[in-house]
Amino acid sequence: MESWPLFAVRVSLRGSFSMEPSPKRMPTLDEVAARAGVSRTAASRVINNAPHVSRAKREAVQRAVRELDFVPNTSAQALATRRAGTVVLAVSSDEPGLFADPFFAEVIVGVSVALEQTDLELILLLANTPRGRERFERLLRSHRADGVMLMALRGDDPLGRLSEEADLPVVFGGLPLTGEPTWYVDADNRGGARLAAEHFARTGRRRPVMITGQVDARAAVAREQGFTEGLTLSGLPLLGVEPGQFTEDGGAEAMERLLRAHPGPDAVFAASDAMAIGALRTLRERGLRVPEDVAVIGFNDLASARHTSPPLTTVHQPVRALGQEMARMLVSAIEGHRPSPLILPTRLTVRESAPDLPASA
Amino acid sequence: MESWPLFAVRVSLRGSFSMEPSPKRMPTLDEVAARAGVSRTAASRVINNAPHVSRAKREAVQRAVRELDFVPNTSAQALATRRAGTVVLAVSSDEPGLFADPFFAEVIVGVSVALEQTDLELILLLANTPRGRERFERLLRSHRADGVMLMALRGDDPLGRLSEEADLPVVFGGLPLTGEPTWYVDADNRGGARLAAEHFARTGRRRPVMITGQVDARAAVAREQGFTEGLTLSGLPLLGVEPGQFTEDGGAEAMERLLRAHPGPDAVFAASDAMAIGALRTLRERGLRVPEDVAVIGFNDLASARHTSPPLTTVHQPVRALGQEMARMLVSAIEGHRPSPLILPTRLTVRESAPDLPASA
DNA sequence: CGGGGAAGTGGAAGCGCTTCCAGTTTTGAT
DNA sequence: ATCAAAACTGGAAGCGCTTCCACTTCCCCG
Repeated sequence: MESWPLFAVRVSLRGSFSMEPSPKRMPTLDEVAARAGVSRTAASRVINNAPHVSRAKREAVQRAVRELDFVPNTSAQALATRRAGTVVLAVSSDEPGLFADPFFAEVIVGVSVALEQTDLELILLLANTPRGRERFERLLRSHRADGVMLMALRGDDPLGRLSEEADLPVVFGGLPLTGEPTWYVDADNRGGARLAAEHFARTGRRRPVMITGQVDARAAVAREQGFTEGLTLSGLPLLGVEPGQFTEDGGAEAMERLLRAHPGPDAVFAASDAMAIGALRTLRERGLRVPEDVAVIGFNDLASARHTSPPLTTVHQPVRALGQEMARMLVSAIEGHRPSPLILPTRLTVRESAPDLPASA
Repeated sequence: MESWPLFAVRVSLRGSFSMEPSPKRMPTLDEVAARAGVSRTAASRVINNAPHVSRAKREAVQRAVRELDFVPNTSAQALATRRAGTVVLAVSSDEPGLFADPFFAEVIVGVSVALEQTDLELILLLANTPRGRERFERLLRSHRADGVMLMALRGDDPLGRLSEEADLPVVFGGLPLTGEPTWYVDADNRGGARLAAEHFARTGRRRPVMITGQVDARAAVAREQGFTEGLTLSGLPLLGVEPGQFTEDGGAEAMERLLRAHPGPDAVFAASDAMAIGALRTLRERGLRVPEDVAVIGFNDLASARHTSPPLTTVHQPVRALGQEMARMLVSAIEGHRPSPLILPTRLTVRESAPDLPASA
């Protein structure tokens, strides 16, 4: 540490030195070609598995590649082919802490699984700050990525428009509030919510309420619609609705408001598991028993739903598959195909918070 | 859809056509230079904010850039500068579902926040399959990234060695099991665990047990060491230790084993919040009251710890800061500096699962 | 008013790979 | 044998940007 100042001076004079672009240079395709005794063209063909190379040369090149431990320089390939070899997953959301929802982790896992089959890398961009959006825009226009996946768009998020203007395939994860993009994959939010309503009706609940998400999130709207629809078909009224952030605290607060405004509900449907967990907390604090007094249904069915007390009945959504399909769809679009949008099925996972047969009354 | 087959044929004959590399070509630096009436060299200097350009020319170029809406082609820049403009965050773990731990989400947020100040993009790689590792290795050698962050290495994970062999700066998030890398940032696991032990001692607990992580995870080892150390210093015995997966179920199972093997513990320290939550579940199922019969302390202090019942006392670790510091350290290393490793402080967050004064006895 | 260093300028040589194109060689069927 | 079609080959021209280098011009101070 003694020498640090001196060192710093050296650095500032000459810029970095320890990391001058690349100390240990990697072999180039030319060297591979030379070693194999073929033209660079032939070598290129071999590493790209292209035709028009004799068996002998192909093998010679392969040997050279192995011996030199050659790996093509991605930047050069990108420049020559005009393909970056990457796709970006942009998550846009103002709600702080939203990204912490395991939902995203699961989507990311799905996306990764799908990309693993390709040679595309995943660029992750959290575009929830002005600076982040700016970077996103630049990213789109700089040929750094070959396609875009967009998640959690809310309201009139400009990311949607930006992406469509860019000359890149864009896949939406979940429909945006308005309009219908060319490519998207979504879960059957409406159908799932309807299942929740039907479950309540079937198990004798008569005074249902709902905790919905922000009104500018399409998924929240769809879930509310589906729930209302389901109730109507069953001849039940919707006692009350309260919006909240898609978080535990958001759910807890909405539940409090609901109890205050609409006393005596016997069933609550929350637009996400996190919110349902928040609701459970509030109910417990108010001395209400679940499911005896109030049945609770959530949405998502991630791991945590299994571990609440009581375990949460919830609308299952194939989150990982959502990620996989988004990636697959994007890859397909990048390859020039025209995949069709996809709506993934949802189903009800019944656990104790809203059991199949009414628990007591 | 009628024409699809025909379409498919066309595609297969000529490859894709709708996406031929880039339909709407972006302006190039040459065009900017031409428009501004300067040499390409000058234009390049301007967009890179380099000196040796007169004020007049600089402005002319800036105007041209604006008018043409020019954004430099990253691939070309990368090739010319030998810098990819990206860093990779590789998460390696066999434990399925581990990535769903909000811990990673939080680290990612931290990393993103730090990178937002730079113009580096984040490549996320889940390298938990053989294929994933292969891709990681390739990534390292293909000049696709300028640096690497590694998380959750376990045992003799080859990712560590691979990374060090690569000619790239590598920052470890959490120390690997063996050896001490040049660059890492870790939390003070040992000190934090010690705090937990001291808290138990101070609040009159006499029969503590611990749920540790897999023995090949350095963090788990450090936490066990610290806990044992703290107990010893307080003159307390460690009744029992059981390892488990770093998940809720892992914690629940370990707790069951502990109760079976060492009846009557009055305090349990879990190596992670998820495990602690699992332990709470088991305790509840066994009819044990928390904190009256058994006090529970976890590790991490993520959002969920606030919402358990009872709320979880836990060792707080600045997870987001960990991510930020990893990214900062990596950037610094990429710039040719030699940042020092960092150990971030931990502290105890006291909540009801292990209150400050013994609840009853 | 002269001289030397700083600032400005642009031509040209790459960075490492793909691919078009103009041959050259093989193949396979007469 | 004979010749067109099919399969190979490799030179050369980029992909779009950075940067070295050789000059030219400007500015400041003694």
